[in-house]
Amino acid sequence: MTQPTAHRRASIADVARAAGVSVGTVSNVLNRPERVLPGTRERVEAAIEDLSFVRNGSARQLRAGTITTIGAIVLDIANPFFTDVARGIEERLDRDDFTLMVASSDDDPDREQRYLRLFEEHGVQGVMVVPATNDIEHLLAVRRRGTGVVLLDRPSSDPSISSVAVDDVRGGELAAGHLLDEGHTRIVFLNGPHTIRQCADRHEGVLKALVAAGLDPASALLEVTVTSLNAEGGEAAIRGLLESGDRPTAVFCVNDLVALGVLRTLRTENIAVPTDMAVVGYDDVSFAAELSTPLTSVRQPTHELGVRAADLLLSGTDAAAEHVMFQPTLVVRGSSSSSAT
Amino acid sequence: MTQPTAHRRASIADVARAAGVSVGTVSNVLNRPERVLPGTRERVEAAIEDLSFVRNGSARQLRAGTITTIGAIVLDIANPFFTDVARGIEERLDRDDFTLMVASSDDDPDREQRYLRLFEEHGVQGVMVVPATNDIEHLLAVRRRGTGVVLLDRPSSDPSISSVAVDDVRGGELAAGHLLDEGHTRIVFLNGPHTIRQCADRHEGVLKALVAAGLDPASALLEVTVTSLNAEGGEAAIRGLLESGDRPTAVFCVNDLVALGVLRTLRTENIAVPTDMAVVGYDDVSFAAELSTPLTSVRQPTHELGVRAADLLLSGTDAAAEHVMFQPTLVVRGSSSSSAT
DNA sequence: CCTGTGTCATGAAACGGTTCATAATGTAGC
DNA sequence: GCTACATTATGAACCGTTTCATGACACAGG
Repeated sequence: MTQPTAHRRASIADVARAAGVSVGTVSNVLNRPERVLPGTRERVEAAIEDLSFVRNGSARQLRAGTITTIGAIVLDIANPFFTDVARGIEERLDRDDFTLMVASSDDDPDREQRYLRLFEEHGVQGVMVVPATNDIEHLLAVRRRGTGVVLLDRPSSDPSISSVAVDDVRGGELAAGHLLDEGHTRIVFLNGPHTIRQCADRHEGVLKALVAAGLDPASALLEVTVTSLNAEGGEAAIRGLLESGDRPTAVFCVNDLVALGVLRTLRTENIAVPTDMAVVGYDDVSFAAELSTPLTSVRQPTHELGVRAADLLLSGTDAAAEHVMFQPTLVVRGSSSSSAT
Repeated sequence: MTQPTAHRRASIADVARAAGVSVGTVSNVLNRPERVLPGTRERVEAAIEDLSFVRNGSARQLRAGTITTIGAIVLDIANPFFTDVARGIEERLDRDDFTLMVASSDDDPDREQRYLRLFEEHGVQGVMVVPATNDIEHLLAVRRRGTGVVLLDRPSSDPSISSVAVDDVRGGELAAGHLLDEGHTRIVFLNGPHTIRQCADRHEGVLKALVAAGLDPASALLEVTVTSLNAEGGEAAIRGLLESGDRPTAVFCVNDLVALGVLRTLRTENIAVPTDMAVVGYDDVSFAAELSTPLTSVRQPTHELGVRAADLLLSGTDAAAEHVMFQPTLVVRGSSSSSAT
């Protein structure tokens, strides 16, 4: 039976000793069993079982160099948008027997750095990052050192780094354009910090739509920065707005979680949607259509986004980087238009 | 400036050579800078910068042994329940400067094994697992070999493994009891496979409620196994049911995503909720209250669950394992009771 | 009998860090 | 001037694998 040594994990040398063979042979059993005589192999396997030996991944990797893992760093692991993307990544990686580790930066550049370093130090084949800041110098450095990097949900400004993104300027334009079409002349945009590129881009799209409609952004747009990009953030922001007495007729939210917080608040405050206030979200998460007031939202091809990103990382030789840009679409529902389904 | 060697990553020896010091000194700069004379330190730091040196985590770990990372394996990374738990874990780990890596087993025991092994081989301090099967022998083995293990969302049957769970029997009982109270005499339970402990437990709870009400489970309960525990699974299951002509008056879904799929389908099929069919979910995810028919659901303290799990893992010396069991609560909303808010 | 060939097993080098006993140097006290 | 002691730097040993040149052995062919 197993004797729980409890002290030091069994090493390959222990196994070799127990089986009466050399370490090289044990290694061969582990990695190229066909090169070992069945009898010997069985003896070694018995010893492995007996000592409940587990390979030391660090040593293995130190010597062998490579590893079939890739890391992903997203802004918020609790946001369905990112987890849907992650599922796409997983699906693609599975085909090549790669494994995925996900970490969440929580919009914090320091945390992003920490995880990035962790992944790099542990020699992952590549990382996919949704950068928390506009500055991607640190990612370029990682790339230069030989680790694959793909920017997720964010166009790359650098030719050496691949990216898979959705046109956020267009997305912002679609959302704002729709609200303007619905007759609104002033829009409140609950946005995240512009250090997050997606936020900056969507803002730019909103401006474009306003200008196209002949409106002056200075008066027709109020951008409010939410503290955190989730339902709580949305709730806090809209509450602040209502308390200030500035009740807009149209609110565009940087994502559906924020929109969820807004809808929740408006309901408790008895403000009718869309008649008193129109709401548009972003991401078209799975539940958007099923909300009490079905949420108009900008849809992004999440799954496809993940698949393509993984594609780029896996096939990504040292060839030129690729930049994939998907187009978002607007899904109009009851939260912004009384004539919608 | 940096010269992109592009070939081999710089090692500590390269840095030492460039700075004209020994490898030991470089290591000291990295780990105990206060022991190095400022002048020397600066020289080394310059060399590090210049060669864009990154520590080799494998080598470091091989020698130093320990690492401040813990791994989590959940059933489905796209399920808000698990990501909310993950956030709780992260929050707690952050306090001790630990990092979290998340992987998703997708209910597949093989994938669970693969990730478990990966984590163990790389020497994480501990793993938190939501097991995909009833058999936790492999987890016991991991524990025996010295890696911390905490069962997530699942009571432990073994004294050597800590667990943090919510009483799923009670949860099932609450849900079914409520439907019976509402006057239903037959319940359809869209459940996952019983190999997942939570599913088996919730089923047991449903049985308990039926028996307590003096009903015969054989006729009063129809358990349908959904193919996947998400909205698509729920949609497929309820569609199958409707097509078979067996239209129940009450449906209990094993989680809110499944319930979302059910609600979505019922809406397109013009079946009124709760009058024609009552629906109860599980998890009380963030959007449950905001659905077109607000979803009655069994609430679990997700965040707290994660925090406690991380607590156990971090404080978890070799002392006896702890078993934390939270109690779920039922949140009644419009999807199951016309008198609800 | 000798050579050639093929199959298995061996053992030491190498991977890139950390650690620790030791050396080198400087400073203080007497 | 000598000892005692603190401060810094050194370099070799070590962590647990993989890899590869080498050896041992068996067998076939001439």
